[in-house]
Amino acid sequence: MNDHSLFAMKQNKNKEKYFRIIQAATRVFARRGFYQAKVSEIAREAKVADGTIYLYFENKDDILISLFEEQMKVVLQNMREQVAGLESPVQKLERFALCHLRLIEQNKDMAEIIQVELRQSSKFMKSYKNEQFAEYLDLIADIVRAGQQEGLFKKAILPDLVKRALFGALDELSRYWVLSSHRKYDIETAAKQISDTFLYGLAADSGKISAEIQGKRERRLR
Amino acid sequence: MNDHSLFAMKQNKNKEKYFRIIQAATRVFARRGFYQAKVSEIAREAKVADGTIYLYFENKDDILISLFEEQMKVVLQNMREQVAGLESPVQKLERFALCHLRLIEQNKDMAEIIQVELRQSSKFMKSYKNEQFAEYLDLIADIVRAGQQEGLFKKAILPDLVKRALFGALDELSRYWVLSSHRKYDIETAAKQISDTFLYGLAADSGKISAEIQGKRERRLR
Amino acid sequence: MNDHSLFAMKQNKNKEKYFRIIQAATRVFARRGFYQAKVSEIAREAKVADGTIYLYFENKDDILISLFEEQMKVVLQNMREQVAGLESPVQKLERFALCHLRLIEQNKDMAEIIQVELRQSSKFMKSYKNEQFAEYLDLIADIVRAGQQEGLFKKAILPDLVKRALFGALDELSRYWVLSSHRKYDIETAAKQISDTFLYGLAADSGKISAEIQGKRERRLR
Amino acid sequence: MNDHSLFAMKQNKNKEKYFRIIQAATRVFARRGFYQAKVSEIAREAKVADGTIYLYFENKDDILISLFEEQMKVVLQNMREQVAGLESPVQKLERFALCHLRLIEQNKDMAEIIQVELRQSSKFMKSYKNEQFAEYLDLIADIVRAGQQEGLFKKAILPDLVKRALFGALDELSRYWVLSSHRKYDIETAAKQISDTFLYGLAADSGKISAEIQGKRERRLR
DNA sequence: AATGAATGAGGCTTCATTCAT
DNA sequence: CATGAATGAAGCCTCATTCAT
Repeated sequence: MNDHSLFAMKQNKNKEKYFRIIQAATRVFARRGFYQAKVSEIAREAKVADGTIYLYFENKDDILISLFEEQMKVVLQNMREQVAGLESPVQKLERFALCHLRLIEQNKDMAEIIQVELRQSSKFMKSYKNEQFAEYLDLIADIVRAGQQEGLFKKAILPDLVKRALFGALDELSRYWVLSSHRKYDIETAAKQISDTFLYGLAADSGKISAEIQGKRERRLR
Repeated sequence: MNDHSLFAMKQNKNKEKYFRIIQAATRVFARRGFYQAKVSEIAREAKVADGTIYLYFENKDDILISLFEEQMKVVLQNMREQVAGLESPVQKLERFALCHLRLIEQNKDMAEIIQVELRQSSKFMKSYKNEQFAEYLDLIADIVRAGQQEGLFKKAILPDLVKRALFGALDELSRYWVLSSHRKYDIETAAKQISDTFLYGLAADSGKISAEIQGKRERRLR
Repeated sequence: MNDHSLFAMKQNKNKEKYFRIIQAATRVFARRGFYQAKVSEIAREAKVADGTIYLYFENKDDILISLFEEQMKVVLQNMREQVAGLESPVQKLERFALCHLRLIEQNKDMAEIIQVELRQSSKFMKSYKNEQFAEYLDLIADIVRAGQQEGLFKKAILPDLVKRALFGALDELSRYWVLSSHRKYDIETAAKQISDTFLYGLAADSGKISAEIQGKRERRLR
Repeated sequence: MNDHSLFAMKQNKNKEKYFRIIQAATRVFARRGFYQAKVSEIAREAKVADGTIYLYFENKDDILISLFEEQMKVVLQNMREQVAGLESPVQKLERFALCHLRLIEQNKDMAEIIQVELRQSSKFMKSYKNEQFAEYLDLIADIVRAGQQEGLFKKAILPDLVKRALFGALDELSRYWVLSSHRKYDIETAAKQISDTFLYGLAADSGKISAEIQGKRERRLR
């Protein structure tokens, strides 16, 4: 075994512990909130000693930041792949809404942190710019721009405004789910209603959009 | 001066101090966030002694809760009045969007708290149910229902879903403004784009909605 | 009404309020203990304003000291009268034991304070010497000395030691009663056993003491 | 060094620190009284950080309770051994009185706490039952019962009453010593007078008791 | 690298005391 | 004299972080 592989092994071992702490922190932050969460509780949940946390993270803030980065990396990558395979901006936007809500559903802890602590964090960590999140939002803006270029969406609509509006709409909806731990309507219905509302809302020509939306269904059924 | 007026004066004085603390807390919570805010800082900002806070509030949590209640009371009342004078659900929804964003603009500290701490609060104050906020959201749901009954909005759309989606869209937008303290587009544009998007999105018949939207403009110009 | 009578009236009014506070403090100190008792609670119980307390007492410590002084004054006076009418030291000692326990019984709050706070007080109020209490103890020492002079009690016994021993015996017994709020034996039995034990214990000649003890009974029956 | 000895060493270290805090608390509580004592002062006296206290004790109350438990454990054990070696109840009672006073003498801080704070404690720690102390008192009751069975003490005397009376007598005496920090008579004299008083007081036949008391002296001189 | 006992700064809260009315 | 709202000093306790092992 050469030095490199030794290093690699150590890295693996480290990475494994690093992620174990991230996972634990996700659960604890979701359960208690950032300020109520104790480092020692994260340590216990990760089955490491308190001090070990500080071999992998600068401080408590750094755990939260790293957690965002790591989780958003996966989320972003996943959403990119989901959207990449589709042609029409209409389908892409529909897919985005559905995937986002599903993601929240499957990853409630992370969702809760994004919704609750992400906001806190931008206050207490003034220096921290959540670039992953910005890129996530820009996925929407890119879809809108593409739709505008194809003449599907109104030119006058500001993509940077829509990206926040759509994200906000989805986020508020899921916030309600996450915190109330029950819901009146299922994910597919919610995603459909939200994306339809935005699609018709953005539509340059509602008939064309309607056809696109229907078209997708038909293609899917075929 | 009779007993009653003496009592009234004292009450006024008390109320005045109570609101001075609320105001101070609003600024401090907005500046630091709930957990970073120190009670002594609120006291200093309100120009009272630390102990005085506890003559008006149970504890730090209670300051936050009272702050919500008081501010939401005003916000809710104001929005009800704004919306009450209008006939068409279309106009109401437009007004709601515009007023909400203006409110945020004029009351950044409160907005920041609603957006950041309101979410925290539902975690750390498990028992606290923000009824005022629920009523605020229901203003939107009521508008949507009215629109559906008039045949303006699609019957299939769920008002309880839309209320969250619209609020979320507006909130996320203003969050960006509040936190970044600058913006690319003005309030009127943002409100118009959001409300138009939702109105066309909800429209049973886009032509009729279009007419309503135009109609309002015309009435306003007259 | 001349100045003097006005003064007298004021003094009366004052005295009345002064004692009302003393009474209230007795109840509150007994209920909570000195440190747990709040001045505002005493004020409430005395139906005066918090600030009024400080028109009659220097500070919280002073309330406790005054309370001792006033209550001990009564207790001391009462016990002096009880003992004065009796001839034999034997009877006097018996009477002392019985009266002390009855006093405790009828005045549980005061008893609790004497037993619990009196001890505290000698610590935190280093300067305070409880002279009334010393005189109370000396009632016993005087009885013992008289008994020694009459040849009833052993000359070798130290009166200053016995006074503490007897008081301690009675006090510990009543402490148990006061704190446990129930007892296995009645006051008369307890007083009799304690005084008998001490009388026989002090006796120069147990026969003579026995006769004295019996004698008293007979005189009483006559 | 194997795991076990490492563990043992750590335990020793911990135990050592635990007792260092107990010792420090004993001094500080004796000096200031429970309520005047500051946790930080105990920490300083124990040469640990403030927070360290809370690794070994729940809170300030728990320090006092633990202190009682630990010290009474030793006192009780010691007194049991002292009394166990003796045959006659007379000697046992004499020994109890002497040992108790010597114990107080050698352990003034602890004595002060028992006398002052033990009483407080039964108020502020309603739930806490000082079982060790009850057992300590029962040592006396057991001696009295034994004496009654041997026909030395009057059958009519209630052991549960005597145990409190004797303890009270000794305690009040030593309280005076502890608080006044000087005394008119030495421990042996005091112990002798108290125990003699109680022994003659309890005696079924004063001659027999007298012989017992003398007998012990003679045996001791032999 | 891992541990977890120890640290100690700092905040929320209480409450005796004051003083303007 | 009486009031009671206001004061602000002070202490218990928490918990992020360190460091000797």
